[in-house]
Amino acid sequence: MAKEEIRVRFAPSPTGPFHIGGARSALFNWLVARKLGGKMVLRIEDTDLKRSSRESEENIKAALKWLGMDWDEGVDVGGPYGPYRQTERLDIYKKYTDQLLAEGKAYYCFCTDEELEAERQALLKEGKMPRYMGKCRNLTPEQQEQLRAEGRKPSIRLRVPADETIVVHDLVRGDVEFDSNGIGDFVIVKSDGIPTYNYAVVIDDSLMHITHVIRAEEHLSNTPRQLLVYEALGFKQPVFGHISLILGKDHTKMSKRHGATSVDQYRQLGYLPEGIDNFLALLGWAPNSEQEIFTMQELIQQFSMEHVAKNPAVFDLDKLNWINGKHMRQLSDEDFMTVAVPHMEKAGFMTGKEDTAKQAWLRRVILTAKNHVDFGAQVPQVLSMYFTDEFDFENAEAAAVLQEATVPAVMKMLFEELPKLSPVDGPNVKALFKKIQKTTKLGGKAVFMPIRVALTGNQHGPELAEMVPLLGIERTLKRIQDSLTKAGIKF
RNA sequence: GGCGCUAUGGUCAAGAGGCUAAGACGUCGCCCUCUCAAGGCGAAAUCAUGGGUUCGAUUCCCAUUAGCGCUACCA
Repeated sequence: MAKEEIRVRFAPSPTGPFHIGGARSALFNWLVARKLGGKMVLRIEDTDLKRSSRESEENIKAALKWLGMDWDEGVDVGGPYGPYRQTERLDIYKKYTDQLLAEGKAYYCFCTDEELEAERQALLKEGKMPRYMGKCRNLTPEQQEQLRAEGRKPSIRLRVPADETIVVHDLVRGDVEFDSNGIGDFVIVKSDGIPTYNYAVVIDDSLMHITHVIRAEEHLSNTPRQLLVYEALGFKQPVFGHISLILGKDHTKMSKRHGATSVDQYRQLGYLPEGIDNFLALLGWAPNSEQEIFTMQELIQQFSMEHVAKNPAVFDLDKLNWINGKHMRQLSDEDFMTVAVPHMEKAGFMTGKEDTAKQAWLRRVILTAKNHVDFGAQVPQVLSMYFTDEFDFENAEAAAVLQEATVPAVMKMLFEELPKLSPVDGPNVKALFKKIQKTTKLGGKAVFMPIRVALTGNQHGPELAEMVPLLGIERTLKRIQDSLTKAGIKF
């Protein structure tokens, strides 16, 4: 056989909105698969019956696709090692469980929650590590019968050997050692017959021939447990790679308190999938070059697990915005429109049912936002002045601009000359302003600023030579006149 | 509490015994400019602490501290 095919997997639990951290795990796996010509498997770990939902699974798949990731095997697409949803693999797990039971490597445990909790508290009180002490380890068949007769539903625990050093060979952390004495006999099948994560994950990864398990660091401490299962079942271990966690600004785990944490929230805010991918890739990985902005293709070419950092990374929204803004500016006009329009509609600035002339005008307006936004939801914000003819001065400073003694002369000339302009385009408007400067012998600021404030109520905004043609002479003059009246300026 | 992981500017990070310790975001300044952006240029800012090892430690080892994770019939 030729060299072993690389097989990676992403195995999310469908228990809520798809988290940005999960997206990064998926991305790292996907990049490895695509770079090395391997296979990507998508498996759904839905053994938590209470919290799992089909809706959440759909959400995850939609988010992955939106981010530009696909999978070669898994839910929806199938594959030779399916099914790919854990709750549909129960008979498979049962086979191995029976085997472990028969071999005495696992045993039934009849302890109740209360008993377990009491044991935990007692150990804690003694200052010892709370773990299962093996009460049901050596129950006789008769005792088991009796317990069953009492109506107790047993769980199944793995017999964990004492005094063993378990070594996890990790791609990013090297060898990590654990003492088996720190691990109690843990539950592999819950009393309802559903396997636990640490058990099912081993059987699935093994049966699906996963060669590289790349996942978040929170699973590192669970890996020795899983290794014990590999050993008990006689399965070959995959290569592990535990990537660090993404933290919030206050260095605690990302949560709602840190703002948007789900992929979907970023999608709704109008972030670009390539922006998110780019940002996520740079969280914990650094290229050989000094390149910061990447397309997905470039990420595939340059990505390598060898350059994955060990330390946790803080999610920096400023940097995400910068990266996303870079990608926004690289968009074609067409693509920029596609991103912007939904946000314009949401803001009520357009309906999508405008006539052709209005559509053309909207397009011109929207495209001016390109250099001014980092993500879609900002588009209507920076464009709002095109859609509201009624406004107040933003502050006293802005209002004061119109009280300058030079303002009447500027306005007089503007009202005389602007209507004569033809065509009303950027260069002509610019030329007119130059002319006003010359005639009034005023500096640029003394000419532009009063016009800007009168036109928008604001001291900042797009270039006047850009705004005036877009607003048209009539609206421009009307808005200025209204402001001047409000400010009590006559000329 | 036990075990584990981690520790370079505010943030992402390169660096792998000897370097003026890269680069990016952010911040600040300058240029461009009517303003705000975009773009260009520049500046400030980092090796957690204490012990070793070594001629020499940001780099290797140990401890401390801090952060995080695991310690569930969650994943």
